[in-house]
Amino acid sequence: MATTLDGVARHARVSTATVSRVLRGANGEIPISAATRQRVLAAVRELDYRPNLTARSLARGRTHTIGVVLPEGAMRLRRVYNATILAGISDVLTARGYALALYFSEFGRQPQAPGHISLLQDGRVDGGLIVDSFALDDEQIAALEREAGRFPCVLIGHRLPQSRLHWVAADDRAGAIAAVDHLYQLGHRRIAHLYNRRGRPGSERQADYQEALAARGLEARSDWLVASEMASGMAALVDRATREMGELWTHHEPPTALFAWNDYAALAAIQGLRQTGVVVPRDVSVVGYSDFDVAVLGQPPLTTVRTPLYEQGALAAEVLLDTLDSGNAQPVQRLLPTVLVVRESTGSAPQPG
Amino acid sequence: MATTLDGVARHARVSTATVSRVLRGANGEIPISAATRQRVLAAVRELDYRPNLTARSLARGRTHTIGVVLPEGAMRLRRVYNATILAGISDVLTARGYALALYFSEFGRQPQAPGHISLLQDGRVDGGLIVDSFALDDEQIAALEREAGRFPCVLIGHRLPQSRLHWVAADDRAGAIAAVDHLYQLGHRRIAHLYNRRGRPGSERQADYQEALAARGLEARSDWLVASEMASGMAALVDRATREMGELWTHHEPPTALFAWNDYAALAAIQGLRQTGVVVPRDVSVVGYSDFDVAVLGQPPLTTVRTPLYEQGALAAEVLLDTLDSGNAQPVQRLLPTVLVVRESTGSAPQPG
DNA sequence: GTGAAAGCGCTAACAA
DNA sequence: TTGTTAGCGCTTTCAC
Repeated sequence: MATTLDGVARHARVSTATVSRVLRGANGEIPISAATRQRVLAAVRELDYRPNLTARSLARGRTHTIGVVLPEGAMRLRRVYNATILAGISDVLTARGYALALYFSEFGRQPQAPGHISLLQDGRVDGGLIVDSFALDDEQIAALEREAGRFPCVLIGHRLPQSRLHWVAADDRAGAIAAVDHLYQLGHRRIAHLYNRRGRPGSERQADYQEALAARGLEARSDWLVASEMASGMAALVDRATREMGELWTHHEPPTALFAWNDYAALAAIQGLRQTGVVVPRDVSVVGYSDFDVAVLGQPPLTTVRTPLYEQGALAAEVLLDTLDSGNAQPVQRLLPTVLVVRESTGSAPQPG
Repeated sequence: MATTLDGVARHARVSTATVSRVLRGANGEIPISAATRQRVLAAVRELDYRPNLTARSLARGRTHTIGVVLPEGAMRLRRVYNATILAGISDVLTARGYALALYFSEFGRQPQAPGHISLLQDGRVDGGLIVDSFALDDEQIAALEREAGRFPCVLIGHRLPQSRLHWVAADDRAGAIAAVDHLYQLGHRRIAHLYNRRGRPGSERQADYQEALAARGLEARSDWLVASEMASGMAALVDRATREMGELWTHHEPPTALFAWNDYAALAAIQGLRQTGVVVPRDVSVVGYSDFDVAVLGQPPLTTVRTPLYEQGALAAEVLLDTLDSGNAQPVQRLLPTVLVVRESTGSAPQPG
């Protein structure tokens, strides 16, 4: 149907090999006579020839395509978190001439197929970028390490220092410390935490929060630990927050500050607090996490910790492509800095009494 | 390196053809003796064989991959609009066993390559889903129509009744009418509009707004038409809205209601109005568009028009795969219903005087 | 039921 | 500088 190499060769009265050479050596690398080149190029134009990339991939043994594994369930794409990482990835891939194939971790759920890995080993991609690295179990990690030479991949957002795999992540520990310190300096000593019930990112954040409290010698009371999740939608998040905040603040010794695992949770909490009659930041300070677009839309605009999501995606892609180009197997493991963004949802701790 | 069909064949002492048959006819379609099947399956398991999908694509002439074209610039992925459509697409593709390749409209910007089309004609995908159909010029549309038999694609979000291409879109005209009617019934007669300066979706919405006003016999004053765009980020959006709203409401004859082209613009406007001392919905009612997650986080929660974004993506994917399976070329053009969601940002028009 | 062989469209030695 | 020839790994007639 479509024009093939052979068609062009025939038309230009040369061999397919020559056409192939002309097409590759646009930069004068390969020795081709000017006349032939003209003839071939003319044929290409006339026939509107486009190389079949599938065939090329097979012949070259390189697909020039990168597989990106996102968390189970496509709706997760709606989370700014994933979308922003993906944006970083795709900008780099595009700039370096790679195509992007999207996978979801549930995809390969056949009995014998260990999820992520089978996805990435169907010969359709040269390497993998795993945004959903929290979902990897030990066996899968081991498999990825084993295959690292043949099939490089980079984990995103998940600190895995004990592994030999590439990974890039945000320095969330520093982020949590910055948030807690900020509150501390405003005089807050009783700091509650909204954690993500689902998914390890939330619980890692929780560990970071506890470490940050400990660093300041503050108490981490379990009744100041409140579950929160976005899985059932924003309206549910707000409802739940309203209930939780009501409970927390009728508690005999309520906190004076709240550190949330992400901006949405923080904004929902603020909605909830308002219902309870608590005013932010007069009565309680709230710090979010991520500095999503919505932070600035909050009432009041949200103090939060900006995390390098786009940058994580971009760097991971760079690392992967570099590995692919150089064959270098030295694991690259990078922690990217976070930054505290102070807006209006935090203020001095209310005087006790 | 990796096990190939040949390896399995050798191991099972059969021909590659037989292995191929066993692998395809899992459902007992193809006549294979039970013994052979067992032997082959065992070999597959032992060698941990995974078919090379690139080779399969080449041999079969079908890649089982769909290309999705998103608006130029990967950061657009962060817009819930695009992400939600993409979620709908990928759920369907996944469910039906198709892979997804992501393209951005800027990708193929070589001199001779007409953007969208060349992207989709590199033999790597079986069909195209074009989210960024507004970017298509007439020539590209003509080309897509010409190729429709060989290379089917579906446009998303863009009404194109005069074309023979498949498309699915939201019934935004009805949405605009619903929004305006809602305001009208609350007594509003002076309704301003925040439109998207960039991109045709915004200007289509603007046309819809004007039609909706006309349907009610209301005046569409040009000084009630305010530009707004998200391109430069949320903070800029809010700043700009603050300025614009200030101006609009010191105007000698300010509107009593505002219909925004999307929820973010609406929320930013509410922020701006607050700065100006205007209270929503007491002094002015605001209607957003899309019913994004943030709508419910607004202060007050936003009245808005819910649009079927996920559904558009899902339906477009269904239509495409059906076309691919059936070879049917009847153009499918579907308008999906929108629904008004009344929350707390709208109320009765203030008494004049 | 099963195998031999041609071929999908392109690339890359190796010759010439 | 160019052509010939073998593949890349899988599928699919066509014989047996």
